[in-house]
Amino acid sequence: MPELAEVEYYRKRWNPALGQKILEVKLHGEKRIFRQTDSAALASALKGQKLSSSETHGKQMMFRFTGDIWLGVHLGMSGELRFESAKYEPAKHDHLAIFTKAGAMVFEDARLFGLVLFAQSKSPPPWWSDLPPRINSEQFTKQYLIDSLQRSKSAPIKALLLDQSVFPGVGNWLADEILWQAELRPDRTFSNLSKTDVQKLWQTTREVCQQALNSIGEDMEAIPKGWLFDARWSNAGLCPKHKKPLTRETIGGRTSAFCPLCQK
DNA sequence: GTAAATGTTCGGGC
DNA sequence: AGCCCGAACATTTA
Repeated sequence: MPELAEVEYYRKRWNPALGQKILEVKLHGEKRIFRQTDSAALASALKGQKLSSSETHGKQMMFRFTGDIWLGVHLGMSGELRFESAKYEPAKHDHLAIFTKAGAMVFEDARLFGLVLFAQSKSPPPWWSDLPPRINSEQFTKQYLIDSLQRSKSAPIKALLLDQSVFPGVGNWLADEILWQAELRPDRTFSNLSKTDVQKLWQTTREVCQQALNSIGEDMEAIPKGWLFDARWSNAGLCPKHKKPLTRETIGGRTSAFCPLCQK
């Protein structure tokens, strides 16, 4: 489900547990989301500790606990976080539930493409420290974008936007939104973009991500007005600008929606 | 019953 | 070497 703004929204759902002591951890340790983690070690290490802070970086979430604990959560395709009552009974797809007096931090993931990461160390683990620059950081300059994409000669820009090592947090709908707002067809290659196109791509990427964080990051329902987003999912697939039908085709391995009239 | 879903990783071809 | 594509992963929903 989630891209950078939704990830930020879900991260905040565990805020009621800030400062709370962990009383119990219930988990489905054999599930795929624990494929890189010793789930039993995680459960025993968490007990008695307190949630101290949390952050997101693209689609990666990181929860800090006392005792030098780093808990990473990636929501994959269908994951979500909830906060439930202290006496909540985890359901079928609630693979991780961390109980405090105030309530339970729950990670639900039906399709199991999500991931739980765990480390106990003074310094940040590689899965948190080795991430590429955030899109809205100062390091994400136009030159950085050019340097990162220059090698790519034949891949469609849609596929490039989905590359998490360059655009952390951009997923299928944000990529379509960026390309629609930048008026660039998803099947263009980076090598044939003009200087103006590159400027537009860079600037629109930053703006769309920032606006998504500002709106959806606070409230999942708050989709900015006039975005492609609504037409992509709910409406009859009409371009919000002139109400003509959008094209849908698989580009970069994913269904892409774009307007053949405004995107060149 | 079939297809598709807001993600990532793997392997093969080039 | 490294780019690019398609398949695989597991489950629900239309």
